[in-house]
Amino acid sequence: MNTTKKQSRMTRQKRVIMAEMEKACDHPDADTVYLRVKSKLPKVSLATIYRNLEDMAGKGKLLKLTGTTQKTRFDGRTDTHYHFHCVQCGRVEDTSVPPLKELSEYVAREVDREIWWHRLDFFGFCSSCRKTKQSVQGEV
Amino acid sequence: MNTTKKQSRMTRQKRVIMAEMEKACDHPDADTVYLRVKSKLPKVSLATIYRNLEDMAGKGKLLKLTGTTQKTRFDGRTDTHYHFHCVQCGRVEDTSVPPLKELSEYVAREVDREIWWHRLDFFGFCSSCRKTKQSVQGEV
DNA sequence: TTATTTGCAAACAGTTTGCAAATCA
DNA sequence: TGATTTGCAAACTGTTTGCAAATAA
Repeated sequence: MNTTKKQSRMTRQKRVIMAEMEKACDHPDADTVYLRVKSKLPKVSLATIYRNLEDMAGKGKLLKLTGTTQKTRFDGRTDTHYHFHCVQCGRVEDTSVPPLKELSEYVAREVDREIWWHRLDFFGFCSSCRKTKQSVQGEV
Repeated sequence: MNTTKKQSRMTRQKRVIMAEMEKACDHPDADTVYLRVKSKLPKVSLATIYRNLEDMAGKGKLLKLTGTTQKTRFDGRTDTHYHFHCVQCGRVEDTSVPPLKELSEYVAREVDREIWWHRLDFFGFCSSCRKTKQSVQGEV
């Protein structure tokens, strides 16, 4: 639970990071952002990049394309199916959503790609956790 | 490029790991599998679990629910949209697939969940890499 | 017999954190 | 001035790897 009201102060680093993210169209990772910011502020540190990106994501200013799970999980079922992840208890459940074959074909045709596989993951509260909700940090 | 023809040898460890994965319905992570196998073979090591799960995934005997990207990436665009990941060059592109709102509602109703967000990722060769394909390891 | 697989520990990669110095308001 | 933010280095977590000993075929 985070009830601390922390106010934000504008810094040179923050300004450059925000500017870089606004013009970036390539979904850069933290290290790439670091390199770009470093070219303008040579003394910036990677930790500052991480701290600021995390912060911006928390404020909804950008999306964090994290792995869907912290740790890799393994699934004995190998046919195409999709998962639901409970953000509170961490449970992963199979859904009954049917394979989105046409969608895959559409994305393939879009700009002449070749799609090998796709994945669809839902996040939220499982039916048992709905009753006992706690805090959640906004993340995608 | 992996042209080595490595043959597989059945071991006690492998047998137990396979059995555990067959009966598991909870998408366990490597550490969880380790604990389960360890209860039958106390001397087993985590590295063996990783090696075998990796191997099984490579043979299509199970699905690896990896994060969608190795590193976290950040996206300045915050409206609901989906991504395509090129397995060769690593590029991440936005797709024009419209938001799957109804699908999310369907999954919510399925067993009375509360869906907060979802993500859909496509993997394959981008249009420029189609022409210069190299090897890819099977992974999901 | 001998190539494969294991257990162990050390290496790795990405990310986070503690802390004193710098800096924004 | 005084709280926030930084840079640095060290810590952490999940995963991989090198190597000698164990083992399946």
